[in-house]
Amino acid sequence: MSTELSPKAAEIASYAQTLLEAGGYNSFSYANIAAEVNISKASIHHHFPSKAELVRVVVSRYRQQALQGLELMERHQPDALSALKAYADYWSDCILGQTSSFCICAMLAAELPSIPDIAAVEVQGHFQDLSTWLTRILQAGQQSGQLSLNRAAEIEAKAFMAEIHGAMVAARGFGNPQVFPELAQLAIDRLTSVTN
Amino acid sequence: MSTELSPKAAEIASYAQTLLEAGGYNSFSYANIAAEVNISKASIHHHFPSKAELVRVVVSRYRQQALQGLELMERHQPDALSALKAYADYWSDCILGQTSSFCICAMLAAELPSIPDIAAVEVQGHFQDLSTWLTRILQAGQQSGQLSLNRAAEIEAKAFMAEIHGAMVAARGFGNPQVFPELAQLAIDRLTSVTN
DNA sequence: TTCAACCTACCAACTAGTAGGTTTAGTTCT
DNA sequence: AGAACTAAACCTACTAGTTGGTAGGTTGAA
Repeated sequence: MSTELSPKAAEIASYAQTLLEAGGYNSFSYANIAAEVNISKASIHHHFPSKAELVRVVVSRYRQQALQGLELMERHQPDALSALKAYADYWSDCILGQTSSFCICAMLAAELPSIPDIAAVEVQGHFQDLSTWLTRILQAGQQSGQLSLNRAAEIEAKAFMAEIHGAMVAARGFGNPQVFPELAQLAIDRLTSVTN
Repeated sequence: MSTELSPKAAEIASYAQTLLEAGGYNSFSYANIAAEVNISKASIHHHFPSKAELVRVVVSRYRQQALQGLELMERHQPDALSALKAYADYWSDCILGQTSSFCICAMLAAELPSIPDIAAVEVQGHFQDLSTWLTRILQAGQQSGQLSLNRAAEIEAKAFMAEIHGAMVAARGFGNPQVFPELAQLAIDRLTSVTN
């Protein structure tokens, strides 16, 4: 989908992602990027013809990396519960370690009605990717008896995703990063405890 | 906290809220409001000295209305579970009926690092308000035996709130408003089913 | 006469984006 | 090897339009 980027283009995309994490599509400008990346504002257009396209590429790479990361987790974790925990821990580490503090697709999904279509399509693609992966993991966990679902795996997957995204919002809204791992843990517990 | 607004000021605040719902703090300008509300761009400054203050007032009024609505639910519903359902149904109706499709505080919380402090403080205040109310409801439901909590009511309250906000994000990310009531229902079910 | 509500006409700063030229590095031709 | 060509990467300088905000005046009702 997206071709290899030159080192400078990658640097631009990477910083754009950082800015997206902080405040979404309309919170940053080419000037912000130019200042950080040591390139002229105009030269950004050499790498990315428009802001919409820049964000599209950022999200497209984000999707690729996410898919790779998820596949790796699935392969390296012994079972469904471990994979789910690995996913939650990944974000806990990001948020507590200040590597990054928000999923750019959750951010852009919130802003969806006001962002360019080409970017919106990519964002919705990530929602499909992630919910598909989660559905597969939950189904595996259900078959092995490790997880107990109240509803169809597809719906439980969406709910788990929503809890993770909601937990990111909560960490900011409560002004406390520690809230994220607390809520993420609860989301996992709910899939493991036996209900009647 | 916030004084009564003149009819025109209320109209401005109301439309600003609509725009905030769609795309957050940086997605709209005074020009957008001026066009809709039939007032000159400059005259908006007569009612609100700055954009930050306008948004602060919008969120402040939102908090007041929310608190009133929550109090009303608590008073008119026979029990904790009904109150919780009433809260979830309120948002389902908003989202399915296109009255509004997002909580502006969830939106602004996501964007928190990039919005003016005076607005951010108000947003975080709403998180306190709502989690306090939910905690009280959950405690009542627990004492009556109607709800069963796995964790402290404070944490379960934050988790429920996160599930609602996450469900709003999901409705947009999956491009399907119907996703919201599905996930909201699941959030409620989790508090009612007996676990071990 | 006072004052809130509103206006037009501005402003400087910033927005994404363009035009057109320069540098740099690699490739090809002799 | 050295000259010539190519093309990506980058620049300065600019544009038209928008941003939030100000100055100063008009209207109309109490």
